[in-house]
Amino acid sequence: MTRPSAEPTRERILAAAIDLFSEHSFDGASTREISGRAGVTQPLLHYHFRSKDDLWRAAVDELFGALTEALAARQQGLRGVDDVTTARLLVREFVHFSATHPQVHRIITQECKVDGPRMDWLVERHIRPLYEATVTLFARLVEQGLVPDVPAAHLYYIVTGAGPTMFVLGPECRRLTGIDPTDPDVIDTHADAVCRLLFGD
Amino acid sequence: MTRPSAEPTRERILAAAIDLFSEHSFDGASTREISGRAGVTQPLLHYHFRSKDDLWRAAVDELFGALTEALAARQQGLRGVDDVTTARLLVREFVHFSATHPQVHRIITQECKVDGPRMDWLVERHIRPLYEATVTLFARLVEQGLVPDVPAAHLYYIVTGAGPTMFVLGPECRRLTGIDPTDPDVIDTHADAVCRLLFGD
DNA sequence: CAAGAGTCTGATCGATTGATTAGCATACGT
DNA sequence: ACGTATGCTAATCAATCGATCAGACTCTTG
Repeated sequence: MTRPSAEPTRERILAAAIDLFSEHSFDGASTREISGRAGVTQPLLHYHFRSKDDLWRAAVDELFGALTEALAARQQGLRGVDDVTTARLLVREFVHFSATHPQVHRIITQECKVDGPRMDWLVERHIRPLYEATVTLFARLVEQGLVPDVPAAHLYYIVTGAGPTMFVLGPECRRLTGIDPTDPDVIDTHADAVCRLLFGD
Repeated sequence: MTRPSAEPTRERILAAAIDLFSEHSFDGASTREISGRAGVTQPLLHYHFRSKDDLWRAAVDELFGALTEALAARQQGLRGVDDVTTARLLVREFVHFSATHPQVHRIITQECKVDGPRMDWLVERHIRPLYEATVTLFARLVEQGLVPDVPAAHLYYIVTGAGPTMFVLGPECRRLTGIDPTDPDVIDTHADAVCRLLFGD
C-alpha cells in the first residue's frame, strides 16, 4: 500500500466546504460540520488550509473555476458562429450550470450583499471577468438591435437573476410548486423560457 | 416625562433585526449585534421576544407585511383595468419595492435554499399567497397570448429573480458596474427593462 | 403614600466557535 | 535499518454564542 496522499482528503474537504458554505453561509457553516461531512477530524482542516478563511477561498476557487471552464469550453466550440446564436447557447450553458451547481449563485448572494474583504476578493477574482465578457457581448447585440435596447449592466443582472433563482431556491421551488428543479426537462424548460424572453422566438 | 413605552424600542429592535438578519443570515447575525444597533442591551431582546427564533419571525412578519400591503394597495387602485396593464404595473411595483427593501429577497435566498422549519414557516405564511396570486395572473396572460407561452411557475421565478437581484447585490453592483442601485432613475430603468422583456414594448 | 406592574440592565450560565499544541503512525530517503 | 518528513488525531485554548436570573428604576393604581 502506498503512503496516503493528501490530495483525496483535500478534495473531500473542499467538496464538503462548497456545499456547506453555500447552504449555511460563511458564518453559519462550522469547521466541525464541514470536517464531519468530509469524514475527517476538525484540526485536519487547519492542516490542509491555514484558516477557515483560506478554506473558503480554496472552495470558491474550485467552484468558480468549474463555471469559468464550462463557459470557456462552450465558447471554444462556437468560433465563427454569429453573436445571437453564441449568446443564446452561452445563456443556455449558464442556466444549465446554475441548475447543476446552484452553489455558485448561493455564494454570490451570500457574500455580495454586504461590503467586506470576501466580497472584494470574489468580485475582482471571479465575477468581474465573467461580467466584462457578458457585457461586451450584450452590448454588441443591443447595437445590432437583436436584443431589446436595455443597458448591458441591467441585462447582466436580469440574466444572473432570472437564470439561477429557481435552482438556488430549489427546496422552496419543490415545496411551493411541486416542480423538481433537478429534473433535466425542467432545466431545459427554464433555459428555453429565459432565452425566449431575451432573444425572442 | 411619561413612562417609557415598550413600542418604540420594539420597533427599533425589529428594524435592526430586519437589517442584520437579511445581511448576515440567521446564524451570522448575533443578538448582541442586533441589540447594539438598536441601542439597547442584549437581554432586552429576550424580554420583548422570547427567543432569537421568535425575533426572526417577528422581523419577517413586519417586512413581508409591508410587501403584501404595498402590492395589495397597488392592486386596489387598478380595479377594472385590463390584465396586461395590471400585471405591468404590479411588476413595476414589485421591482420598486425590491429596490427600496432588498431585505425581502435577501431573506428568501437565505432561508429557502435549505429545508428547515424557518423555510416551511416562511413559505406557507408569506410566500405562497404571493405565489398563488402571481401564477393565476400570469396564467391568464399566457392564455390570452399576451405573454410568451412559458409555464407560470417558471415566469414566477424569472420575475422574482430578474427583478430584485440587482438590488439584493447592491454593494456588488456598485463595485462591479459603478451604477448606484439606490438611484431612482436606475430603479426605473430596471423596471422598464424587466417589463419590456416580459410584456414587449 | 404604599403596593405593584412594566421596562430595562448587569452578571453570568453552559454550549459552541475557530484555532493551537503535542504527539502518534506510516512510508520514504539515505 | 534508521531517521525524518508527511498525514492525521486527541486534548484543549480563549472567545463568543443564546439564554437566564436577580434586581434597579419608573410610572400607575388603590
